Amino acid sequence: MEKTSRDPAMTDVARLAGVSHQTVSRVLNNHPNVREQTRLRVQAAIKELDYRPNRAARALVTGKTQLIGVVAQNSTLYGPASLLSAFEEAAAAAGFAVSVGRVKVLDRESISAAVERHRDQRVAGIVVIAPTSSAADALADVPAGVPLVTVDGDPDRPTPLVTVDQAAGAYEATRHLLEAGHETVWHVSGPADWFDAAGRVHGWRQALEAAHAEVPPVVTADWSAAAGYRAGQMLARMPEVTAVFCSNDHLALGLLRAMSERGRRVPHDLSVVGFDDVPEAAYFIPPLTTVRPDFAAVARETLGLLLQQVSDGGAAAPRRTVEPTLVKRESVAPPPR
Amino acid sequence: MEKTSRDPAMTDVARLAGVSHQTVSRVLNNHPNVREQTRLRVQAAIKELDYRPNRAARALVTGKTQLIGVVAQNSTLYGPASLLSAFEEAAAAAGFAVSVGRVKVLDRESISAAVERHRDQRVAGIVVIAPTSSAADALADVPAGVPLVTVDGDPDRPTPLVTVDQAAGAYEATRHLLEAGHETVWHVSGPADWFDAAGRVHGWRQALEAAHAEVPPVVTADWSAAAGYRAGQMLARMPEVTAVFCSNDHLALGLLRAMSERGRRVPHDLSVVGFDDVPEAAYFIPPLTTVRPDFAAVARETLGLLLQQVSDGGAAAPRRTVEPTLVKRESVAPPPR
DNA sequence: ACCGGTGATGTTAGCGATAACACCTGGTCG
DNA sequence: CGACCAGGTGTTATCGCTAACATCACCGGT
Repeated sequence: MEKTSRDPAMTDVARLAGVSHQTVSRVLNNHPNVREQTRLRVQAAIKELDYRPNRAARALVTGKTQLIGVVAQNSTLYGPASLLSAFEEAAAAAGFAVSVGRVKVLDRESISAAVERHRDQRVAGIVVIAPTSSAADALADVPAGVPLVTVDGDPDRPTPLVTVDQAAGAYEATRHLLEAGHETVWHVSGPADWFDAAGRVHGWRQALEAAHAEVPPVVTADWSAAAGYRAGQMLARMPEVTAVFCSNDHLALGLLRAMSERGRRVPHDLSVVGFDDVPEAAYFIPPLTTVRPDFAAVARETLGLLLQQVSDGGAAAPRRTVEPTLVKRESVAPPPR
Repeated sequence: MEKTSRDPAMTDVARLAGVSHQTVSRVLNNHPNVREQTRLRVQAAIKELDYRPNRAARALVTGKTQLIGVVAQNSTLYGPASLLSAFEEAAAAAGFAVSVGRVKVLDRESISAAVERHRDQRVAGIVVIAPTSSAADALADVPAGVPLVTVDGDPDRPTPLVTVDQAAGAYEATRHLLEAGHETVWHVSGPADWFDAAGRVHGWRQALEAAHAEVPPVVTADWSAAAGYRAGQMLARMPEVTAVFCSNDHLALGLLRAMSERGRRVPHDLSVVGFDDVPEAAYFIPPLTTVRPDFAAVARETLGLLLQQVSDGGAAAPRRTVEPTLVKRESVAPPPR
């Protein structure tokens, strides 16, 4: 009866190759002082046994793991999901595994708990997607010395941070509408406590002010299509509203439906621009002009900043900003005369 | 100068509490034979030092980690993203961390590589979201003895599997359209090599046959709104098409736009049902009737099956099916007379 | 009063890797 | 020609934990 023998260990490889386990270790870690012939023998033995180093043992002695912890909200919002996906890919390419700690609500307590879970696992570094101030507050609980990068966090906080340039995207979206001939542009914003939303409001306002256009009141919503629908029901009633910049594509979707119900044709009667460029935005009715953030770039920058901290041992608090691009489709036209 | 002293270890706690490190270990693992007073002393010391056990050391000696590896496609499709999110939450509740190995394409090679990366990390178990046959094929490369659960995989394969009952959902959707008075129901399917798509085709066909309705040819697409749009452009040309069941909500979105462009009003001229119930489906034009899978339930079942294997050491190949529900909105009406 | 059982604890031996050092061999140099 | 250096290799200690066994005090039964 074949007993399930344990996985081969370094000594097994050493025995087969006729060397000491330390030499096997040297081969594995690409130390220079190994004779070529020995290296080949060891590698052959590794292959023959299908040996794989025990990460736990390595982590124990080195005190480091090859794990990166990510704290993200438990949401299926397109933006966060894309970001996470891109980050996992980038990390895998760099030889790191990613452990995700989802959090139901972005309050300080939940986030701190998630960070602690990651610290328990001795992750090499932590990425926190902290798009609200409550989330950003939680970062104060993270002891110094833990490599940490914040994504979409508070621009005014001195932690290493990577963000999409929300204001620039919003500015461009708004200017695009103004250039189409609209006197001003209304804005349906995401939740006020999200930095993303705040940045977009800021860019929108700047564009209006730069053009000496009137700044209408901000319509504050959340990120959902439902909220966009409600905002749309209101805005549809106001004939002077001819252009709306929505803080994300789902808001825009809800708004489009409200307009459709009330008989206001987009873009003939009213122009709309969104933010995110969700994959189906090109199939809204009409196809949505929107701002596309480069999530892959954000992921790359984040990983870079984190690994830099891991090796340098911390140091300064650099900041990286990724520029989004405007994708023009069919939801923008000159205002009705 | 304060040297950054290393993290406290079990012996530090032991010293502070005046016991041996083994007693600390017993307290940590809830062994019964510890005097209450001792337990309290140890717990106080743990708290005072902010001691946290070293998982690597524990994993080294027990040979087990508290990590679950998930292999999923690098996609931001709503279904997979929701599932993943729900699974992470469930795993965290059970004290497991989740390491996600994203894969760009669902071919055998990529999946096997992702599985190997997880095995390198000595994960306690692996979940593979394997919605295509190429993905399911890769499971053959996973050695027996590795706890493994497949999600959305091949129903005909003898591996532990959790799936949504695609056929039942599709059946219900189709019957709903028939009951509204349509003579038959057309179907825009997802990619043919996806089990989800195949199951939905199956349920759709069953419902038609049970009602002795004509079975029109399947319109095969992928999961994108773009494909739904193309399918819609074709179907809109055929006056006899009065009801369409789309294999997911994004296909339905694209189809709705094509209908809108061609002047076919939904639901007055043509009824549509989708699948997935993405959060914004209620804000399509018109609000979409669709089938909602319970991803949280799938996640729970998956975790349960996996943990059972981890403790039982494998054994049989059970199978769990989760029933979806039909969500009725405004995209279905009786056919035009 | 003696003995075995039981509960509470301590001691020792690994788990599988890396780090530090010791040990050989040769070749080079004074 | 012996000392020294450096490259290649082996030996030993160690990381922080758990498992297994050893120990000790104390209990009740006969």
